[in-house]
Amino acid sequence: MSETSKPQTRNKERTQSLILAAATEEFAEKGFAGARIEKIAERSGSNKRMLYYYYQNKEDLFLAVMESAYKTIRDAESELHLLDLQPVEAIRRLITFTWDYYLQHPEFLRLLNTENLYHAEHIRRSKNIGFYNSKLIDTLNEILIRGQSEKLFRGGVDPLQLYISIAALSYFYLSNNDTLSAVFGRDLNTPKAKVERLQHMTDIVLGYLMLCS
Amino acid sequence: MSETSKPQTRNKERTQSLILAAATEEFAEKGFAGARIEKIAERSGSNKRMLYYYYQNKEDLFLAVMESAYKTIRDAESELHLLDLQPVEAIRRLITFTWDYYLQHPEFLRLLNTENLYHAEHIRRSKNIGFYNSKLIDTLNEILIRGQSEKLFRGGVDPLQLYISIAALSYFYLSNNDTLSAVFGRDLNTPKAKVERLQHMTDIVLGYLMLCS
Amino acid sequence: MSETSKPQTRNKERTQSLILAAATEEFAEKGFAGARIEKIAERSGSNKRMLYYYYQNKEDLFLAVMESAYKTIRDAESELHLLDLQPVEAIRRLITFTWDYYLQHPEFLRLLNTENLYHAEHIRRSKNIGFYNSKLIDTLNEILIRGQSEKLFRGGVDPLQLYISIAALSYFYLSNNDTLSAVFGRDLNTPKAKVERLQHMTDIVLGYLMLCS
Amino acid sequence: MSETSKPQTRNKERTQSLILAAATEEFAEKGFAGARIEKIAERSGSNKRMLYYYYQNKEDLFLAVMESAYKTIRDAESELHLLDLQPVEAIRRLITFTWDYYLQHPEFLRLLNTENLYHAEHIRRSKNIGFYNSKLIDTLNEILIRGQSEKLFRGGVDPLQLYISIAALSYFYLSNNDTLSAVFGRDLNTPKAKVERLQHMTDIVLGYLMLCS
DNA sequence: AATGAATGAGTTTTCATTCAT
DNA sequence: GATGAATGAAAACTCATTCAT
Repeated sequence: MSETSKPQTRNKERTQSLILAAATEEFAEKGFAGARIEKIAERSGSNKRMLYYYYQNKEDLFLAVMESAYKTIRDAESELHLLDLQPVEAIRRLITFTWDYYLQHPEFLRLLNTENLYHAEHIRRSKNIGFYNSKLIDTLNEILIRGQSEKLFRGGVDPLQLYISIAALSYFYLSNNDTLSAVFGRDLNTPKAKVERLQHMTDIVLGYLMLCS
Repeated sequence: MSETSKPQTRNKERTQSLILAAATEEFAEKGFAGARIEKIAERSGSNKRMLYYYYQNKEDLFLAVMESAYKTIRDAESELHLLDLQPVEAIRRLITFTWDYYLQHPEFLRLLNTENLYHAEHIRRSKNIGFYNSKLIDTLNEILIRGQSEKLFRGGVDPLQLYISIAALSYFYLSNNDTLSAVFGRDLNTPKAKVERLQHMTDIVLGYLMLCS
Repeated sequence: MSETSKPQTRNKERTQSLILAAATEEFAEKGFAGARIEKIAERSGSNKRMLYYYYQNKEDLFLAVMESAYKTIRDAESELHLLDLQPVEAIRRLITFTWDYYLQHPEFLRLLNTENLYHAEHIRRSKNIGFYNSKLIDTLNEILIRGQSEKLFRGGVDPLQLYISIAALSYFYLSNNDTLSAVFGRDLNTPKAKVERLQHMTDIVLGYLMLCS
Repeated sequence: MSETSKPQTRNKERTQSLILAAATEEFAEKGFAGARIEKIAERSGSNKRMLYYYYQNKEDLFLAVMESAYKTIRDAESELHLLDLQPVEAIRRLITFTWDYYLQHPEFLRLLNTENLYHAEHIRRSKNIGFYNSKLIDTLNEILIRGQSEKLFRGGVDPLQLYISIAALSYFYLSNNDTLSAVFGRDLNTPKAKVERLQHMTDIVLGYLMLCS
């Protein structure tokens, strides 16, 4: 009887992760309100009932997506080993990483965008996100101190402000790329444009941080 | 019953602008997909039928909202008279204006956010938005040239990249404020935090632009 | 003040007949339920309020359209002078007239079609339509009697049945033309096809009526 | 509560066919534009949502109704076995069948009427309707040839024209029955009137086809 | 007589969620 | 664990008709 039907592998983890991946795509593409449960079920190769089986409702599913997205970038960041680098190199590395990560994970930007529309209400409910980020700020602080003691960097820099600025410079350019391109009548999505952007961002941050010799 | 309540008075322009104002609020609060036509009608003091009478459908209404939002910031920017200021002051003024405008017009940020989710598909259809922005870039270019010829600014700065960066530094901080506050466990919405942010942004931009003396 | 506005000729009869003509087109194209008051107003060059001024509502307007359509064909039929012709010629003339009229007045067929969907509820309310048609049947009866007394036609033919058959042969072909063409995969709307149809219909009716010599 | 009432029983085919039957009734009664999705849902014992689950929208549902209606008459026609009869009897049988079928399936006439108003746009999209009909024309052609070779029928008769005429004679009388009765002031819907009509139609067709002996 | 803005009631369509198997 | 049919509530959108000018 079941020969013609789908594998139906009864594999809990696999089904769950397929749903999560499908939900990530759908929410990233359409936003929270625009995403369709039906579409997520289709994309996952599973069915609607399973979404509700593993995640209770649309909101919880979105939260799971956000947590997963944060976990992914967190894991990537933890591979940076910034403290093994010279201060200037560490900053360059952080900028480049941020830029590349956003570039390769447009869904992350779009999910954040969506979450912002909802005043971070989902993220706020999460226990997993959060605290770890202080580690990144601590690391950045250490880099700033080292740079300052080596007479390379200016003093009085708030590492959180700096981190936000570094993120901002990449995020805004990429997240608003379509809008900016339309409004300014210049394609900001070409390879050349992107190379220039990375250079510009590095110039800005280091131009600000580094003392005149 | 009073003059200020229901339109009813057969005033085309008034009805239209009440609807547009209501739509701006609703779309900014809920995003495109999350916004409700019914709610917009209520907020406007008019009724659903009128929305469709003046704007053909939800998409066109959203486009009208975007165009209106752009027109508003455009009008404000045109009052800046940046070229009447010294280069350094002009940059400060631009940063401050951008920051203040975004601060006072959170709906603008949210509308842009929404439009980004839709790959700028509405803005793209607009003939009104667009071209004027080049004027701002021209102005910024002129400021950079002046600053450079006065030996104040570094050379080789792309005015569009700079403008995007200035916008980015304010936009990201404000647009992602809730998310950032949640993730980093620090309230970035206090008056003090905002003063610090404006200072930081000015430091970054001028630190980058200005030559060491 | 009024220089820019439309003629606004304040011509009762003209406005009324423009509305009627517009309504005829719209009802014929879309049927009763599918017709749009708004569209009729546009087509008429007048405005919605006028429709309700001259005709009380959609139903009454449709009735007026039907009556007008019947009056038009009635006027045309009264020009036939069938009794001036030989019996055989009279029949030929009636067939040809019916065919040509339907061909040149597709809106008449479509209006009848629509009315049939509504079980003739509008026509039934009309006092104008109706009685005159007996005159046509009387005429046809006279033709049949003459033909019979001249040993040309068979006897015992009900003139109403015959009239219905003559109308049917044209009506069905033209009214269902699109459907028949689609279903039988043969374009029944070409000039050649139409010529053949007229010949066939004449053959059928006269083949039936005329006695073998 | 009883087995015959609400579907609910998760029976795909049953639900689908109940919806189709309900839609057939509603569309036949009210035409396409006049039909109400809500009413169809009620008549079907199901709910609006299911209509959209199985048929995507009103147009597709109507197409399904048309295809089903054609399939029904097609199935009936295929039971006629006209080629087993003598030519004259075969023609009589076809006329009688057509008449009886239209008489017993007024919804078929009304659906066709409606489709004609829409210029066959739904039928045109169908792949199922169509080709089979040529079979009927082929059969009719064979009958005509036989009749001719037996010196019973005249030659040069186009089977498609003849079929259209046979259909026309029944269709117009029944489809326009209300209108004709109103216009001519004679009830054409009585049993007696119907018997006379069938006789008249048979007389016409055979009077045309048959050679004088 | 003429105009077009305003409206309530309805109509199609969509959606997250639940239920029977 | 898995499936997809079933559903109520709500959403976008439409329409004939009326009202103020």
